[in-house]
Amino acid sequence: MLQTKISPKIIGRLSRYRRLISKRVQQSQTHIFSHELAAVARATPSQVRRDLMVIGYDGIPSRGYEVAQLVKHISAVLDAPHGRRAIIVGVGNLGTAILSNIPGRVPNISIVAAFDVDPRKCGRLVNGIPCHAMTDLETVIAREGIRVAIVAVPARAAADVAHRLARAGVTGILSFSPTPLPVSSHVFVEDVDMIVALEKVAYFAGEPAETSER
Amino acid sequence: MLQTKISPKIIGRLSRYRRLISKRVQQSQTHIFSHELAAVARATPSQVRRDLMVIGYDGIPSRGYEVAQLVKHISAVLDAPHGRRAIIVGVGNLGTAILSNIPGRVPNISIVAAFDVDPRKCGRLVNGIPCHAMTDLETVIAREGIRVAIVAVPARAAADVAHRLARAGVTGILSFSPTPLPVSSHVFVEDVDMIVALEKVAYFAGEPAETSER
DNA sequence: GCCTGTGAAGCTATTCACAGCT
DNA sequence: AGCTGTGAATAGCTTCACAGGC
Repeated sequence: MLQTKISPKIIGRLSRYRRLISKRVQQSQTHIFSHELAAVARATPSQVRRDLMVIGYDGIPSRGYEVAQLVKHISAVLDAPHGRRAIIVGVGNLGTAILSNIPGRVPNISIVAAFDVDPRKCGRLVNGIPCHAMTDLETVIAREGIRVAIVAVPARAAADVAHRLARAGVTGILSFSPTPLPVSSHVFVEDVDMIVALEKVAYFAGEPAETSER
Repeated sequence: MLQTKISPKIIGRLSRYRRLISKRVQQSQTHIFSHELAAVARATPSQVRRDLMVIGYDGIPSRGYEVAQLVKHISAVLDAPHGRRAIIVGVGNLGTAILSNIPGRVPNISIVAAFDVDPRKCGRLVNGIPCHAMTDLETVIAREGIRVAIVAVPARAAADVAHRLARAGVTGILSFSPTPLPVSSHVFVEDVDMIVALEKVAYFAGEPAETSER
C-alpha cells in the first residue's frame, strides 16, 4: 500500500512529532494537543492539524490526539515495512560524531557498516559498527540490500563516492559534503551543509551594535 | 546600503553561489553563467537570476556574470561590516567535528572561543580554539561582543545553554540539538537535525521515486 | 470553555515565456 | 546563436476562520 508522495517538509515535521509522542508514550501520557506538537517542530497548531490530515489521522476535539494510535499512524508512513539498513562512508571526525549521535535514536533504521580509506580503521569496530575498506563498498551494499547511505567524506572524495553508491543501488543519500553530489535524479539527496547554516545564522543575527540606517 | 530582509532560502543559496564563485576567481576565470550557479545550489537558472535580481546585480547577456564584481555584491549582503566572531558550546564528538570543518571555510566569520563542562578540556586549545569553562560563558560573550553561537551539547543541556546565550546577548544560534531551543523570537535559530534528515532520506529512498530537495 | 477538521484565503517560492542585449 | 531581466503565471505552503464535537 503505497501512499501518495508526501512533501519533504511534512516528512520532516512528522519525524519531529513522532519523537515527542514517543516520549509521551513512555511517560504513559494518553493524549497530546496540536499546540504541543507544533512547539517541537517550530510550526503552528493549524499546520500540525493539516499534517495529520494528510496522513489521515483524526484527533478528538478538546482531548487532542491519542498518542499510542498516532505514533502508529506516523510510523506507518515513515517506516519501511521491514526496517532499513544504512551505511556510512567516511569515519573521520564528522563520521564518528554521526555514529555517536544517530544509532539507537532513529526507529526502524540501523547503520550496519562503515567505510573508510584509512587502512588502520578497517577491520575494526567504530562505535560498535564494523568498518570496511572502500573496496568492499559494492559487495556490502549488494549483500545487505542497502538503499540508504550517509556520506561524510572530504569534499574532494565526495563525487566519486556518490557515483559508486548510486551505481551500486543506493537510492537515498544523506550528504554532509559542501558541494552537491552529482547523482541522477532518481537518487534522493538530503544536504546538510554546516557552512551554509552558519552563514544564515550570521546574516540573521543582525548587525553588531544596532546600526540603523534609517 | 540598506537591504530589506532577504529570505533564509535565498541567503542559503547566495552562500552556495559565493563558494563556487570564489573558486572561479582563484582560477582566474572572469565570468560565470546562471546555469553553473544553479547546479551548485540545486536550483534552476531562472531562480539564480531571480536571486541576483534581489540583491541588485546585473549580468551581461551571453557572457554571464562578472565573478569579481558578483562576489563583492554577495559579500556585501552576507557579511557583517567588520566581520563576526562566534563561539561554540560543547566540544564533544560533534563539537570537535564542527571545529575541524568550519574554521577557515567561512569568510568573515571566526570562531574565537569554545566552552565545555569537562574541566579537562578547559584551558586548552581544541583545534586551535581556546576552550573555557562554562562559568566564563557570559564574560566572554560580553568581552568579545559575541552575537553568534553554535550549540553542540547533549540534548538535556541544550535548553539551559540557550537561555544563557540569549540572556547574554546572542542573537543567532546554530543548533545541533534534536529538540528545539526555547528562545524568544528575536533570536534566530537554525536547526540542524541529523535524525530528521536521515528519516527523510529513508522515506524518499523508498520506491523508485524522484528527487526533491530540502 | 477548549479543542479539532477543513474550505477558503493569503503568502511565498518557483517557473514560464519572451523581449532585448552582445 | 546564447544569454540575461523580468512581468505574469503557477505551484506550493501556511494561516484564517469558523462549524462542530467534547
